[in-house]
Formats: sequence, structure tokens, C-alpha cells
Amino acid sequence: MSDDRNMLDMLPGYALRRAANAMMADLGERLSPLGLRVSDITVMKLVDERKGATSSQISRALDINRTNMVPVLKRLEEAGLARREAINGKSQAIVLTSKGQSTLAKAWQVIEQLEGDLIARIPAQHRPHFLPALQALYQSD
Amino acid sequence: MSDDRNMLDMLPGYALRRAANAMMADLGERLSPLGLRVSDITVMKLVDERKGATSSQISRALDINRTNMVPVLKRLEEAGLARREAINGKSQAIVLTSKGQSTLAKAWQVIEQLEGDLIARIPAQHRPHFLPALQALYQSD
DNA sequence: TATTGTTATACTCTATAACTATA
DNA sequence: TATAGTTATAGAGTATAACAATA
Repeated sequence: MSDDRNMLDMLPGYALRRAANAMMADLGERLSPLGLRVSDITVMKLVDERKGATSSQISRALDINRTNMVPVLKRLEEAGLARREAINGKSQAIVLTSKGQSTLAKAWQVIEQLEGDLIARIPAQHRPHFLPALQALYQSD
Repeated sequence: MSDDRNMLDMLPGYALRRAANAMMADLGERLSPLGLRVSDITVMKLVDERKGATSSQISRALDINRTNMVPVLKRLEEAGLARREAINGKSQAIVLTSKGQSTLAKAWQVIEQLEGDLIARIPAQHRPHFLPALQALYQSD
């Protein structure tokens, strides 16, 4: 990173963007040895949490367009990490394979390490305020 | 936005990403009537702040790859908002035109409105901690 | 008639590799 | 020989439009 500072650093919105970019780049690097993307883990974790959830349900929980689930699920299936199980002629439950579960367990350790490193960088007096502030910015819009 | 909550919402890293995405989408919508992108304003503001700065200097201050400056500057020039002025045979200063300056002034009002709306959404007791926490996450890496 | 899953497509931000020309 | 500017390309996360099939 550059040591440059600029007036934009005083803006919460700009700082929010920079911090998120830095975090995502960091996480992407940590996950790449596992052959996984951030979106893969996000979906897998939610699939594991919500047994039998459909692609559409997952997309709503993550607040992303459901069309974006298609390539993610395709990757996960081709990697043998997840499969689709018909609920009826219309809906399909997404289910992790056993390989998917063990991969998720490993990946989740990476996530927890990242989360720990993240909060460790925040000065202690600011730490308890960070999550509530962020949640206020994206929840219940 | 969906009203769904999930366990990921408890993770600062995930919340950081969601909050930044929401903010960027919001800002993009607010800027589109002006025919501008977020990256356009960011560059224009810095160019205006650092008179005579070169493309490479701007890219370092924003911590983005300098190759990404090329399409931004091309757009700004084609829109008559900025121009290049040779410093020597190698470097070029980026300069806002008068149209660029008035456009920036309008766009900056949008930015300040967004920043104001952003902090207004954060509960008051968390507000003073937000910017310092974010800065700690991306500065002096 | 609203929802599911899907295809095709496109946009924004960001990055890497490799080149030329100049300081 | 390090730096500036550039081209071409790629990747990751998003989005919209449009469709067939089903609940």
C-alpha cells in the first residue's frame, strides 16, 4: 500500500470503500490456495446453515440477484462440493456433499482468522462500535 | 433490500462488504444523472486538490493500479472535463477544464449529501468511532 | 399469476503483463 | 535504470432483460 494520504480519507464513505476493498483482496488471497472464491464460501456457509434452502432463498438472504447464483452453484457442483436435490418440479434444494462440508470447515477457519485479524487492527476503543455501525448502513433499507 | 438476516451478519468482514456495496450502489445512482461514475469524481477531486498532479501520482494516492487511470482520463477528456498538459516529454499534468470544475462542484454536493446521509444512519454513540476504525483497516498496510 | 431456474449480456472496479519512450 | 504512459486482457462481484416451466 501507498503511504499517501489525501483529503478523501476524511470521508466515511470513501474510507468504507477502501477498507472493504482491502479486506476483500486479503480474503481472496487467503482463499485462493483452497481454490475458492469469496462468493463460494458465502454461499456454502449459508447452505450449510439453512439445510434444504433453494438457490432463490440463498440469493435473498445474501441480497444478491438470483441469476448470480447460477455460476456459483455450477462451480460448486463441478468441484464436487454441492449438489442440487429436487424438492418438486420447480424448486431444488442445495446440499453440501461430504467433501463440501470438509472444505467448508477448512475455509471457515480462514474466515475466522481473517475476522480476528480484522478486528485486531481496530483500536480497542473503537472495536465495539464497528459492527453496529456497519449493520445500520445496510440493514432494513 | 431483503429483510432476511443470517449468521454472516455477525461478522465484521461480511458487514463491511455489505455496507460498502450498499453505499457504492447508492452513490452510483446519485451520480448517474450527472453522467459520472464514482471513479470519475474520485479522480477529479484529487486532481483539483493536487494541482498539476500526474496520472501516476493520482493512482498512487488512490492506491489503484495506474493502468486504470487511462480509461478514466479518456472519459474525462472526451466529456471536456479534464485535459492533459505536458510537463516534459515523459509526464503530463492532469488539469480540470472550467466545465470540469463546475461539474465537480455539482458532483461534490452529491458526495457531501451522501456522506451526510451515511453518518446520519449510524446511531450517534457509534458515529465518532466509525472513521477511525475504517482508517485503521486500510492505512499503513 | 407469482415464483423458480436459467441463459445471455453488460457494467464497474480492480488487477497483471508487456511494451515504448523519457528522465 | 527507474519511471510515465499506454494497450490489451482478465477476473470478481454485481446487475437487467427475457424466457420456459411449475406451484
